[in-house]
This record gives sequence, C-alpha cells and structure tokens, in this order.
Amino acid sequence: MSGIQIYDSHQGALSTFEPLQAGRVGMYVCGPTVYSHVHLGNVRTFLSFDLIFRYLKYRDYTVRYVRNITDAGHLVDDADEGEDKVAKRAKLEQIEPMEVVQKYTVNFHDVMRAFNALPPSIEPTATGHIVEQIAMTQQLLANGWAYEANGSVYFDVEAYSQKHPYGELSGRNTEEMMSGSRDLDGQSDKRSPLDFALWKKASEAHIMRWASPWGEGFPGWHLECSAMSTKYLGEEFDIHGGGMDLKFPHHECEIAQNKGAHHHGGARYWMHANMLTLNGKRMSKSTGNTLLPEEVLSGDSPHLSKAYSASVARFFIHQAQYRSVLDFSDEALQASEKGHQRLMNAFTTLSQRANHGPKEGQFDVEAWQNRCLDAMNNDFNSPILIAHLFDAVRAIQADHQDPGHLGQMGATALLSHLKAWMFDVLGLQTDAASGAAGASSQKALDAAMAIVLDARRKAREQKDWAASDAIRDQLAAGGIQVKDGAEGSTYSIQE
RNA sequence: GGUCUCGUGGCCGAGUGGCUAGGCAAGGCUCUGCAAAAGCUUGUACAGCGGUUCGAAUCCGCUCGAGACCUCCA
Repeated sequence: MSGIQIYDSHQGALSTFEPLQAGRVGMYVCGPTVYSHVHLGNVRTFLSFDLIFRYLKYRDYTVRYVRNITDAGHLVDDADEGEDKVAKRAKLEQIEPMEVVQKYTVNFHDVMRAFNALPPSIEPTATGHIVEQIAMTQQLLANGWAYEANGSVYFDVEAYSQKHPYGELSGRNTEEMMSGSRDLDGQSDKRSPLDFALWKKASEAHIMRWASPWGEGFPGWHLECSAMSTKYLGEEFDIHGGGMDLKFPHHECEIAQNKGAHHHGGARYWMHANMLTLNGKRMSKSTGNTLLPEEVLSGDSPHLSKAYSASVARFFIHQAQYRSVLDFSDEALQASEKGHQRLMNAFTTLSQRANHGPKEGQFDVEAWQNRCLDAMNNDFNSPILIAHLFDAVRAIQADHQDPGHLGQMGATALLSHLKAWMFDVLGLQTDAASGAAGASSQKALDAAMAIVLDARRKAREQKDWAASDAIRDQLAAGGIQVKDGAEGSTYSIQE
C-alpha cells in the first residue's frame, strides 16, 4: 500500500497525489445546469466523484468538496443571441426562471440522495456569485486579457495565447482551432471566434439580468466555476473534476481565466469522468438518447425489463473504472443485481457469524485489506476493489463451513473492513436502507398477503371466526389493516 | 477534415511485456421430498495483418471498426 495515484488529464499520466496542505484536500466538481432533469449519464459522473470523495474521507483526508449549481449563464449555443438554457426552459414551462432552477435543483438533490451520494461541503450557485464574477472580469480586463465590446466582455484568447498555452488541457493549439472554427458573421462583437464571453449584455427580452459596470447583463458560463473555485478553494487547489465533455471548452477556459486573473491555473490535478453510453451512443438531453435515474428505480422505460434499486445501479457504475466508457444495458444491470445480491448475502452471513472457532484463522485479512487499498490507490480502480470483495465473499463462505478459515479475530477484522468498503466507500445500501427497493418489496408483500388473505377467506367460509379474527388481529398488530368488502378482502399498511 | 480514445471469451468489465482479474450467463458436481437458494468446479478470450522481443492482449507500424471532442451537453 502506498500513496494515491491519480490520472491527471492535464499531464495525461498517472501522478502521485500530494495535497497542497498535508491531510487536506480541496476538490471542485462541475455540477449540473438545472434546466431539466439529470439523466443517468449525469448521475454516473457525480457518483464517480462521490466515490473519490468517499475514498479520500476514508483515507482520513479532510475534504472540502465544492460542487456548483449552474443556474444562469449557460447558453443554448454560442451565437450572440444564444438563449440562456434556464430562461429558455422558463418560457417553455411558462414559469419564472428561478422556478425552473428550484424545480430541477430539488430533482437533482432527490436523485443524489436516492443514489446515496454524499452532499458536497459547499454547493454554490452561479447567481449567488455575480459579484465575484464581475470582480474576476474586472481583473481580467485590468490584466489585459479581456476587452469590452458593446456592453459585453470577452476573453481575448489571442492576446492570452501570446504568453500562455491556450489549449494546454485539451491538447489543441490556437491555429488548429482557428482553421476549424466558423467565421464570424459580422454580427458578433468578438474579435476572434475563439474568444469567449465573460460577461454578456442582456438583450431587451432577456429576463435574467444583473447590473454591472458594463450595463445590465449576465455572466458567461465558464466564469462561474473559476470564480467559485477561487472563492472557496483558493487560487490554487488540489482536484478539479467534471465530465469528459467539459474538457473543452469549459475547463480550458477556466484555466485561461484563472491564469489570466491570478497566477495559477487553479487545480493541480484535473480529473475527467467518462461517459455512460446507451445503445453505444452517449446519453444526451439534446438527442433524446437518455435514461432517467427515476426510470431505473421504477423500471418504467423501454430500455428496461424491470426496476432496479439505486444501490444496484451504483454497483453497476462502480464495476467500471471512472475513466472508461461504460455501456448501459438491461442485461448488464441484471448481472450487477445478481452480484450485488451475492455480496450483500455474504455480508449478512459474516455479520451474523457466531463467535466460535479458533482465534486466529487462515485467511490473511491484512494482506487482503492492503490489496483493496492498492486497488483504490491506483486511480480509484473500483472494479478491482470489487473483485477483491468477491475474494472476501469466498472466504466468508469457506468460513461458514469451517470457522477456522477466518477465525474469530479474522472475522471481526474482515467485517469491519468489508462494511467500510461496501457502505462507506462504494456507497452501497441494503435493500432496507434504500427505499428504492419498494417496488420489489411491495410485490413480495403482495404475494405473501394473497396467501394469508386466502387462508382467512377459507376460515371465514368455514365460519372459523376465531382463526379468521386471529389473523386479522395479528396483522393489525403488525401494522397491516384488513378491509373486508363485497369483492373480498384487501389490506393496507398503516403508517 | 482536425485532435484524441478505444476494439478483451455469450454479456458487462479489469489488466498493459512472462504469473487465475472479477461479476453475470452456460456446462458439470454437491446439497435437497420437489423446486428454489446456496456452495464447489470447468471454460483459455484479447479486431485483423506485419514488426520488435527469448517471450506481446500488453510495445511499434499499417488496415478495418467503434466512440468522444472541435464553442449545447456529466
């Protein structure tokens, strides 16, 4: 077991993780734009970083995890008249922009809670940090990396690239990008198509607007993350994460803004979570190739044969490493469900183990624990960790036959480690803990109740009232109320 | 078109120069009144072609295929 290795996508290589301050980690992750429901692909990214957050905590780091909510400034496209995503949605749904934000923020939080993602330390919103964004824009203007044009302020990529390597993160250079970009149509205030907005003037119709030194407007999308990461984590901090698709332009622009305003590019380690594909194509809100987390929990989707618990979905996601593309399918999820069940069963077996057998066992729990740590230290390789958990499953089963396999001390140690890996690090939940299992529990209860009610019906037919009433009373004592009607008996659960 | 990533057994998915990944499915066995569950066990896969090497899924080249990004996207 050694230190944690992180794949830094800026360097394109594994790098030993050394936090700026010993024992402390500052981590920023780009959160959702709350203009519609998060889909399962979004969820994968947030669960990937949740795993990292959980593992860092497990390793006793004090982590400040900042994940923003983008509630303004994210445009539908880059045209000057591009609509704000939130404002567009507000028009469509005929509600206030902040109602859109509230609605989908609540949805996002519900989903994160259902999937057992820990809340971040700070969850700042773009609209709550207009002041900081204006200040950063002013700093960039003062440093000569930005210019004002007609009430908007743009980042001057050409000027910046004279002194800094714009494109360093995504491996591009400005000439290539110029040749690939479309020409300005003469309508733009930009000097170059590569320039991006720090502050945009609000047109008459634009409803989300704030006062600024350049008139009424709204902040550019890339700016919020620079402003908020700096505010809460400092000009230089440890980890910046986000989806692979944000690498360019979003993260590239962040680096440019940070270097232009301060002297650091912000994060020391850049981490990019890969996509979740559906039918071999990336999930995307705009193409409609999506699956909602709620659909996984309800099974209500043409892509699914049944409902799955959030813990099973989480297990499925962590069975692939965060940097790999993961293809979603019902078949793959079913496989995960079986494996998840086996793991849970073994855990139950171990937790109910009688205190018997020799003190010392044959299974080397410490060596096993070190293998688990090695797996996670190697760029959070959760599939390897899970493979090791199944080694533990086999050991638990062997011990079940022969208590000398683990021994009393080994069993105690393994239980404590296994519990931490499964629930604290991987964030799995037992069926009882995750309410999402409601559908299958309900089905099981229905089956059981059908038998009970049928037995009671027979008793009633034979006028065996003692038996019939005993069933009803005992069910009532257990919180189940029996209701006799003309069409037979039904039941309901008393809250 | 440019930049980059990937192609592993029926499915999902690790590995990145020699040593069993793992899960699911499948076959066999044990247990079992039947069934289920559970356990044990088997399987030799790395897109194709060429090269480097004592040795390659792993390195290099080419071919084919897939995907991502190139100012909407986790």
